[in-house]
Amino acid sequence: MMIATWNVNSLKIRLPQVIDWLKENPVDFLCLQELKQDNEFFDLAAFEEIGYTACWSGQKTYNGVAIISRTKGKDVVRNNPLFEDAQQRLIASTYDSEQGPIRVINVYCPNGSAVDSDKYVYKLAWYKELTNFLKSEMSTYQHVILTGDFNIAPEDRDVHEGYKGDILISPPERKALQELIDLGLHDAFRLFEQEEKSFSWWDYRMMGFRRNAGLRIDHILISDSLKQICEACWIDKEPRRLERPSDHTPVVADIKWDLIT
DNA sequence: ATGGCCTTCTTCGAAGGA
Repeated sequence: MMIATWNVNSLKIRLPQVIDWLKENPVDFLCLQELKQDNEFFDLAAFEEIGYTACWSGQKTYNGVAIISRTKGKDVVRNNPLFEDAQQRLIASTYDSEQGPIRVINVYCPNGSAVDSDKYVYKLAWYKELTNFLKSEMSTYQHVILTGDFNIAPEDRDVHEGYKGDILISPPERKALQELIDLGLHDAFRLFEQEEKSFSWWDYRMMGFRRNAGLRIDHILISDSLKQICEACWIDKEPRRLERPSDHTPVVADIKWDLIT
C-alpha cells in the first residue's frame, strides 16, 4: 500500500499536475491540502477517469482537504468534532483491508503566521484538540495514518540553515507535535536513512528551491501496527521542478499492507 | 537575503501563506 500527501496550493491550478503525478505514481491514497475551492468545484470525474474516487471538504479561497483513493471510504468525518472551526482543515475516512479497517486522517494544520499572533494562538488550540481527537480515533481504530501539512518542522535538521523565522519551529509548536506523536505515532520519514537537508516545502521567493532553502513540514505519521511493516518513505521533488509548481512537494510512504479493492 | 513569489478575491492592491 502506498500513501502520499501533497499540499497543492490550489487544486484548480494544480489539477493537471496531480492527475499526471497519479498516473506516474499510482498510490492507493493521495491526501491533498489547500484545495482553495468550494465543494461544488471539486472535479471528481477527473479522478474517476484514472481509476480513483475521493472524499473532500472544500472551502473558497483558503484551506480545503481531500483524500483521493482507489476505493470508497466510510465513516467520513469533516473537521474535528471537538473543535468548532469554520476553516476546512481535516478529513478522515476508513478503508477496508485484509488486516481490518484502516483510518486515514488528512490535515492541513494552521500556519500560525507569527509567534504570539492571534493565528499562532489558534494554531496551538487547533493542535491541542487535534491531539484529543486522535486520542479518541486511536481508541477506536488500531491502524491509523495521520498525514498532511503540519506546518511544523520537528527538528533542527528539518530546517535550512538560513531560516530566520520562529514560526514553524518554536518550542510550543514542536511540543504540540510531540504530544501528538506521543499518543503512539511514528514519523515514517525518520524510520529510514535519509539525505541530509531533506525538505518538503521551499519558499517561492529568493530562489528557495534552487538554493534548497526549505523546511520539512509535511509528514506521514503511522500507528505502531504500521511501523514495522513500513518499507520506505521518501520525498518526491520532481513536481517542484515543474512549470508553475506548488511550493510543497509530495511525501510518499510504502507500507506492506493489503487493501481490499 | 524575509523586500524580492504565488494564489485568491470584495481584483490592479491587499491578504495569506510559511
